[in-house]
Amino acid sequence: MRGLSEQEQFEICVGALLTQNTAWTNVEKAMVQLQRFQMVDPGKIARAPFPRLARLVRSSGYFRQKSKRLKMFALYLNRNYAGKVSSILKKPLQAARSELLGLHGFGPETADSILLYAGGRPLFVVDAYTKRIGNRIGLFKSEDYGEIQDFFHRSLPKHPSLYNECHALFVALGKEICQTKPLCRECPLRSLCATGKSFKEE
DNA sequence: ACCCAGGTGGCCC
DNA sequence: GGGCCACATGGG
Repeated sequence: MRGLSEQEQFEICVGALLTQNTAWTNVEKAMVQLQRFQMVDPGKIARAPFPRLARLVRSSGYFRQKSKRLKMFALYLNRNYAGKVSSILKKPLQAARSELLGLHGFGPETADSILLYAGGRPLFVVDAYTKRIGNRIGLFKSEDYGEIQDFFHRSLPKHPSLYNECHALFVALGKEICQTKPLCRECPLRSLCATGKSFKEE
């Protein structure tokens, strides 16, 4: 997981911000727009007017919030690290995490996603799928991000590639098995199907 | 015409 | 410190 370029690491940050509570297909359209105009760059994002940024990321939803968060992040990187996010990623883990959490628009999942995927740091990413599936299959009984993350941190070797894979599996399970197919009474995994409000305990 | 998506910040009490 | 709510587009 090393050898990611500065640009690739920043691109992961942009993707992490844009994908907040949003389908990845919508984020991809926005990423293509940004790339088309070579805007996946802290300097260019920092200089771009809001309306232009907002228009480029529009398809990812919450575009006013997200364009603002992108710009603030880019300004922060330029001001403090000459636009290099790697300067943050290479800091001691808790220092890097705290710093990201202090930025507007960076919650625990966004910060951990960036540290894991761009920085190769051993932080387990807890998302909605992880919470939902983990609770339903009895891995844990909690909605708290920190508690759930601790569960994985003490249950698994602290290997970034394993965390990466495990997270991907939760997403795949949540996304591919559930939602798109109608609930089937005979399916032993039916309690994993359907999401959020539409799920009814039997 | 719903319901939902790999969250977060700002309120309120 | 928990419980709501706005934020917004695109796909099923």
